[in-house]
Amino acid sequence: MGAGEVLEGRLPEGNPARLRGWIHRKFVVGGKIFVRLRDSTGVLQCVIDRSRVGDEVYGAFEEAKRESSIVVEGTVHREPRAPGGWELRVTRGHVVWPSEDFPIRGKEGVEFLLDNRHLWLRSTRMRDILKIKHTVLGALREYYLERGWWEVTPPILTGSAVEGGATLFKVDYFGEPAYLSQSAQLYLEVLIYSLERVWAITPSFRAEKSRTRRHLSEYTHFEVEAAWMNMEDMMRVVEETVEHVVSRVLEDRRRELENLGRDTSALERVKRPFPRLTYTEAVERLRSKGVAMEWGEDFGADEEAALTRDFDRPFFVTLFPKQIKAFYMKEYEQDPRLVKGFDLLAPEGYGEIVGGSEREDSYEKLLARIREEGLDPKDYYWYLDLRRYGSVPHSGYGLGVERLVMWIAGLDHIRDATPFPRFRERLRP
RNA sequence: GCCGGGGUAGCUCAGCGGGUAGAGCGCCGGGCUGUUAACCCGGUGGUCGGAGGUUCGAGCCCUCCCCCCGGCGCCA
Repeated sequence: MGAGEVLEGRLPEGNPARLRGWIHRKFVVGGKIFVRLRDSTGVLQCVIDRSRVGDEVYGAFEEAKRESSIVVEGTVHREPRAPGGWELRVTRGHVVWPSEDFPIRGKEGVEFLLDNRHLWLRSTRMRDILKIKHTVLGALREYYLERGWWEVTPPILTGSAVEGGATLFKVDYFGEPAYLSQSAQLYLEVLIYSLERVWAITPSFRAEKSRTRRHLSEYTHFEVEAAWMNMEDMMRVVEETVEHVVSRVLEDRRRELENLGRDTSALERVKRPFPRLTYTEAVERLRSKGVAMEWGEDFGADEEAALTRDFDRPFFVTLFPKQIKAFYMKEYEQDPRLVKGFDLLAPEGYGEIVGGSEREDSYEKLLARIREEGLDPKDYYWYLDLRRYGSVPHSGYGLGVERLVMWIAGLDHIRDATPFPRFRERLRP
């Protein structure tokens, strides 16, 4: 039995109930104590009347401060004066453990709340976001599970850089340098030779000293890789995945979205097919809007924001210039200046949430690209081997779970999309 | 790393032509027969981010450093 169930009216008027939780708020007026009990399901008002519970119980609750853990028993009643229209009239109860003065009341600043993250996670706001993330993760798994893909477990500790670009966290591995993974992709490419279609959910790490509302040093990476799929095939997978996740959240977490003030009509519009434009078209579109940009440059924040304003649902940008993308992306057959990569950008200014590509499956071309990037082929011997022993056309993508949650929940900063955010100067709690 | 803003009571902030600090909330005490981030009365509370310097005198001016916030680059 939870507070939320009572508020949903699942118990008839007068029904007995026993609730366990924490004191969210408390008001003492006249001979009554109004305790707002919070548990994982909601916040319910409990009325403690001295004449019903006796002096001892009344005294205990009169003393109890916010966030004390409590057990109360009583009967549920419809009550227009109570928030949510229901309350518990307490007949018995006790304080399990008292709380000291709780430092958070609701007007604190960002730094204070981050220092007290372990306590702030009790807030209804963080609880709602945690539930949405749970549903997002569940929906991602659900989509692939139902279609016969395989979940795998790539390593987090790695012996060499994966993409070569982003900054890696270095750790000591029995006296040898090692790095925290920034992507499981290359390992997933190995595993498709065994399972053909795989996915993994792992933490990824980036040591960049980023200072934006869209970056974390540690984030949850959802990555997919499949043999026999080209770029278009993989884009369809992405499209279906995102549509499925959004509709699942709308179905199961509508109350949480509303609590957070999310405009759900923006999410209702997330239906296939998602618009597609090539990198070259995107550059032209930006120029026609007066944004100065050279063909061959990557999109900056301004460019990306300008693009997302044109769409009311997520959209793809495809076929990028080779020089701005990673070495493993497959060269475009019709124009060797381009690679078969794609990004999925979320609307409403949220920007990139997915990056994917068809992978280079030719041994010679991959080796040449590794050398062009100044990487050492020896570090990639096992990755290159995949192209020597029955190479296969294949594609994959990576999705930032926190970015997806941020957009779906309508958050203004990615730090709230994860319970214990890690970024520059923030390692505790 | 760069650009901009900021660090004053437990929290959110005000203070300024340099004259050694204020409010609200919290907390403590009292009051209130149903409260809704209650209300009323009284009380408590500060090495003004750190170190130097200018000055008769510095929260306020100068120098260096530390920390936080927003943005850029990078990306998921």
